[in-house]
Amino acid sequence: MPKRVDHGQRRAHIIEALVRVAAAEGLHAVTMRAVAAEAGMSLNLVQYYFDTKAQLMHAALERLEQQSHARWSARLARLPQPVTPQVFVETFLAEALPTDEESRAFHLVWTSYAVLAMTDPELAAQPFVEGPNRLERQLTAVLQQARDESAADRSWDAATEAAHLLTLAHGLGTSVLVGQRGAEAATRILHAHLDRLFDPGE
Amino acid sequence: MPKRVDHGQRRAHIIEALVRVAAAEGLHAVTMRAVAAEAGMSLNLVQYYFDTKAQLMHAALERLEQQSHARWSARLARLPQPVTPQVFVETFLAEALPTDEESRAFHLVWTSYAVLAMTDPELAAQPFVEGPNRLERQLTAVLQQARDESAADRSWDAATEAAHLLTLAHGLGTSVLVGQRGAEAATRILHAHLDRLFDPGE
DNA sequence: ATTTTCATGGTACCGCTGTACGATGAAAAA
DNA sequence: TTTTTCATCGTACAGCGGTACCATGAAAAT
Repeated sequence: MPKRVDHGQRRAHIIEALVRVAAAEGLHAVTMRAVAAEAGMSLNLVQYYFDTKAQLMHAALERLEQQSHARWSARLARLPQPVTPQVFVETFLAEALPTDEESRAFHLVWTSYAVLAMTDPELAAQPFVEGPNRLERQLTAVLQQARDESAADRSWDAATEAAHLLTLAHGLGTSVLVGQRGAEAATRILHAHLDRLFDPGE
Repeated sequence: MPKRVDHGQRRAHIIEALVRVAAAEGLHAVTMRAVAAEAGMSLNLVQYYFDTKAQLMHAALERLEQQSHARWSARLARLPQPVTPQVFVETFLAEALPTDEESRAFHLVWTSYAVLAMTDPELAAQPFVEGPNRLERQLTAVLQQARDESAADRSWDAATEAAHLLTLAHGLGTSVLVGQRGAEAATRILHAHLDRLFDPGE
């Protein structure tokens, strides 16, 4: 056969190899040859499916974004219905912390890309602005809903609080990745704040 | 003259060049030659003052840490005395945000190093654990003091809150570096939370 | 039965990067 | 005055990384 192969699948395979390499040795260790070796194929094939390294890097970034959406959707679907705003927010933020190994790899590589994007305008700053902004809007909506549904007097602003929570989660995630604290400690800090938000009067 | 030159000064000059390069083009663009060019000297001299690139990188990291301490000390000294805990905390965290250009450069390079340290055990994870931990202890102490001094009933835990504030500041800093929001927006979010901490009953 | 297409393999080239080696002038030490 | 030390220079070498080029078998298409 000219082995009419599924290109999408091949590309996915390669990108997964890239992520493994990046998660284990850092994004700087991502070389065409290293990815090829990790993917168990020849250097040529990587070139064949992604003409240039820049294309590979971009494709990997896009795929990471899609995957994070997929992860979140799946997790949301697994929640017992109906989903209260509080549970929604807690799940939302739990997903933003590197708890299991897969999540750790994702966040590490994502953060590496983010740092790259800080100086490389070529590497679309788009995912790192548009993406978080979308998340922030989603979270704002749910927080607003939680506020309205509750009789309790909540003195916070939904938009400000959404930004606060997301950046807090990201900061905590970084501290976990860098080994400053465990995922459990990060979760505790996050929940201490969430409890304060949702149960104001103690 | 064998121009008995001040080695410390030369090394500082080189490291400053490194930071400029890293801040402008990313840490991956930091090459011996690039640093030499930025420092206005020959490749040989960089090698002369730092035998190996690894040594240069380590030295730069150490210097960044010292500089951040120095910046903080200077800023603290400029504050009108006596310094109330609230002002102390606000200043502390303001310093943790990339407001001016110099601060932006510092935080960008520091974050780049942090990402490196996530996978490179050789690059002491020490500064990224020990350093933040020390800051956390300092902040905890001041928060505790603020709690004790105030008659108001504050329902938060000083240690948890210190970790929360520092990671929040770091997360906000990253969002600024990546262009998601301006330094002013980050400051607003931070202060919204600080006000809530220090003026509980609205 | 040819000819073309497709997936794959091997290898070569060029540029960049870290590092090493030797040279040189000038001043301090002898 | 001779010798050694010090800062500085230029250059070279080996390795690696991205990219390009060519080959090949096997199956479609003609």
